[in-house]
Amino acid sequence: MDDSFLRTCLFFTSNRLSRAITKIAEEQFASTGLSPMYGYLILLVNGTPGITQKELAEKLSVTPSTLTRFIDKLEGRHLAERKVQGKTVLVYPTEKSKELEVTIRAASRKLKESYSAVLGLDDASKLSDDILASSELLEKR
Amino acid sequence: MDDSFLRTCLFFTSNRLSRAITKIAEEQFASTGLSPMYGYLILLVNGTPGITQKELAEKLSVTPSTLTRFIDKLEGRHLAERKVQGKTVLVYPTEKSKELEVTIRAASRKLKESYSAVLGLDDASKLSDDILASSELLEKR
DNA sequence: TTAAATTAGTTGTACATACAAAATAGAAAG
DNA sequence: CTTTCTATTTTGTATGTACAACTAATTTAA
Repeated sequence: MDDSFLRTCLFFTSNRLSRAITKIAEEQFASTGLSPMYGYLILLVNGTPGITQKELAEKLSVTPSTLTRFIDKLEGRHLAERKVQGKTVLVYPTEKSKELEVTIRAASRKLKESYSAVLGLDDASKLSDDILASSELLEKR
Repeated sequence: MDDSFLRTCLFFTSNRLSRAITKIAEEQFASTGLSPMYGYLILLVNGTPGITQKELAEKLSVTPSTLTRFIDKLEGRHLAERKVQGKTVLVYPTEKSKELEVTIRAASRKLKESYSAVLGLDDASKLSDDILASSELLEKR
């Protein structure tokens, strides 16, 4: 039978890659006690104290509602603080999130090493570039 | 601040692409009344009547438990039938799923046209190839 | 020929994420 | 000013997906 779509359809291949890399990322981030997405979110907040949720959602390419949920979780674990300012919400690091930063950066490094070891440094970085460019085009569309 | 990981980390970029392409795919599959994954699953079952759940899970690169859920849904909508045979389950098409096939194939074609129009035919197909190759490597690892 | 190991599938539970609708605040227009 | 419009966030709800633990069937080995 013709199941070539499994290999040629971008919907398929990119979801597959996404599941594969997420699995690796979760392994490498286990030491942080966070899933990778939350780890990166903390880096963003730590690096830009007072950033708005809207900006965070844009940077991470997730919807505002998803971002609300993310911050809810971080706040619940004292890894971020909200300060309401009119209709926007400013997000700040906490002591705890600042302490975690080193561990997160280490995990992030391990993650990159881990997939680069499999794909090759150059190929991995080229792939990521290509994917980024395509994402941007498809989001704009 | 240094937020370059948003652009250089494969975990990030590939999840982003995955969300973007999934959104497009959902639009194009709206006419089928199914989400894209279920559409492709039906094509697979229709094309291989009696395929086992294990084989389906492997082809789609999802876990067996996920596949159980998928088939539950299809069966609930009379778009697939299970036949238990010892410890394995064989999955068969139904009248309804066979009728839907034309619509699904059309959606699948529209999807490919749609992202190829944005990325360019050659680039899109090359990207998908590269992504596939990397997925395979990362899954094996 | 029974006991142990392996394999296929299911179930409970959890998490990331989205969309649509509601709440709230601020800005613009009358 | 007050009404209307717009922007930001939140909430309710739904979906896709995974893992771990379980059940049931088959195979292997004693």
